[in-house]
Amino acid sequence: MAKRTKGEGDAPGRLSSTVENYLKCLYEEQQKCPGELVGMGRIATAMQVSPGTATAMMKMLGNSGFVDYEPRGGSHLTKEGQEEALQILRRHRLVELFLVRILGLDWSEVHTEADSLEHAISDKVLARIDELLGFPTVDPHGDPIPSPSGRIEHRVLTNLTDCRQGARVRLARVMDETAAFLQLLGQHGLQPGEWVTVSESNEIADAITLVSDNGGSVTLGTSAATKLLVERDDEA
Amino acid sequence: MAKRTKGEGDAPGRLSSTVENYLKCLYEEQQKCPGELVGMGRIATAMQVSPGTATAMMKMLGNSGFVDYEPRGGSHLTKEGQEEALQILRRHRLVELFLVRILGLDWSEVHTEADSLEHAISDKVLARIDELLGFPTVDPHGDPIPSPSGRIEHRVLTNLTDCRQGARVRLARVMDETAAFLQLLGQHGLQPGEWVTVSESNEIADAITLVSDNGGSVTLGTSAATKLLVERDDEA
DNA sequence: CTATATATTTTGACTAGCCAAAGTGTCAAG
DNA sequence: CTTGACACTTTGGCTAGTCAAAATATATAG
Repeated sequence: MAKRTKGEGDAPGRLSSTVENYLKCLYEEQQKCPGELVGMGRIATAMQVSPGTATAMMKMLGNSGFVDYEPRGGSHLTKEGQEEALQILRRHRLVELFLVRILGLDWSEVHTEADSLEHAISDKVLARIDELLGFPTVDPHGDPIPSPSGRIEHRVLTNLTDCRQGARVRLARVMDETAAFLQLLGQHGLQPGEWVTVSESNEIADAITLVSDNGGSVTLGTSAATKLLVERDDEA
Repeated sequence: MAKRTKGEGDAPGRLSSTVENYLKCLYEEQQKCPGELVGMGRIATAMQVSPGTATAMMKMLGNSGFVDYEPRGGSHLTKEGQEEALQILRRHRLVELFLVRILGLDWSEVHTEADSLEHAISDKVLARIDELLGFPTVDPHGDPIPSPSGRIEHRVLTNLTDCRQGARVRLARVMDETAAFLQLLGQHGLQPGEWVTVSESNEIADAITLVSDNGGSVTLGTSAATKLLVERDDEA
C-alpha cells in the first residue's frame, strides 16, 4: 500500500520510483485537461504500461490516499497526492536546471537524465542544489519550479498561436520535452527568455514564422507553435 | 539473468541497483582478504540479507558471467564482474567527491548519498562531473577513483599502527565510512592530505595519539587506528 | 431499445528480490 | 570413525510491478 523505501536504489524515505512516476504522470495529465478525471487509457499510454496495470496502480494509490479513483470513471490526485507530485516535480525541475547550468548539458537531454535522478536525490542534496542555483523559479524549459512547500508561481502566458503578426514577445515556456524538438529550437536561438518577433502568421498555411533577437529564425506549424508560450510586456 | 534496465528508476542500460550493489559488495569483500573466495555468510552480512538470498544471487550472477561461484566454497568476481564493479566504484567515488567539493556536503554524509546516486547517474553526467572536478584520482576518504577504463592508481601506503612514535606522516586514506567516525576525525582536523605527527604510540595502552599540523589532536585505539592509512615521504 | 464499439476491470501468470525454516555438506574434536 | 557445530543450500512463500487475454460496462449508432 505505497510504502516508503528504506534506501536501496531510491533515496531513503521516498515512495518507490514507480509510485512517484505515476503521481508525476497523473499531475501532468491533469494539467492538460484541468477539472476532469484522468482515464486509465491515458495513464496507461503515458506510463507505457498495459491498461490493467494502470487500473491496479490507481486502486492501490486510492487505498494509500494519494488519488481519488472512480471505477470506470478515472482518477485524480488528492491533496496529499498533489503535494507528493509537486515535490517530485520540484526535484525533477531543479535537477534539470542544475544539469544545464552547472554541468553544462544541453537542455534537450536533461529531461531524461532528470527522470532517473529525481528519485535518487535526497532532500539535503536538493537543498544544496537549490542554493547553488540561487533559488530559481523556472527550469530550462520555462516550467515553474514548485517551492519547498509546494507552491507554484503563476505567470500569465499567451499561446504563440494567439499572437498577431508583428508582435514582439518573450519566449517563456516550451511545453514539449522531446529532445528533437528542443534541439531544433536551440539551433535557431529559441529558448525561454529570448525575445522574438512574430514575423509571419498565416492561418491558411497553418504556419508561424519567428525571428529571434539573436538572429535565428524558424517557421513552425501550428501544432508545434501551440507548444510555445510567450510573455507580452502588457497589452493584447 | 542480470538484464540491463530500460530506465525506470535506474539509469538506462545499467544492471539493476540490486545487482550493482552485490557486485560492489563483492569487490569490497575481496579487497579485505585478497585471493580467497568470499563466503555466503560475509555477503549476506554485508548486504543485510539472509544467507539464502546471497546464495540465490551468487548463482544468478554466476550464470550471468559476473562471478565464479563455487557451491559451498564461495565466490569471486570474474574479469567481467570486476570491470562492472570498478565502474560502479568510479561512479560512487566521483559522486562523493562532487558532493563534497561542489555541493559542500560534509564528508561524513556523502557515502550514503552516493549509494543512491551511483545507480541513477548516466555516463554523460558522470563525464561532466569528472571534468568539473578536474579528473581527480581520489575521493574525499582517500579511496582511489578508477579511471574510465577501470584502472586504479596504486599508492604505497602504511598503516598508522605501523608508524613509530614521533613519525611525521600524511593522512592518505580512511578505510571506514561510518558517519560518526568521519565526524570525529573531521572535528579534530584529520582528513586525507593533512600532515600529522604520531605524538604517542603505546602498544600496552593500545592507543595512538595524533597531532595534526592544523592544531587538532586525538587519541585513537588500535582498532580505530588501523582504519587510517598514511603516506611517508620515504624511509621506514 | 438493441447492437456494437470502446474503455475498463478481472484473472491468471510471470520476474526480481526477499525471508524463514528445513535440509545437507564439511570439518574438527573426540 | 562418529558427532556436533556451523556454513551453506533448498524449499515454499511473500510483495511489487508487470502483461495478456477474458469478462464486463458504457456509450453511441441505428
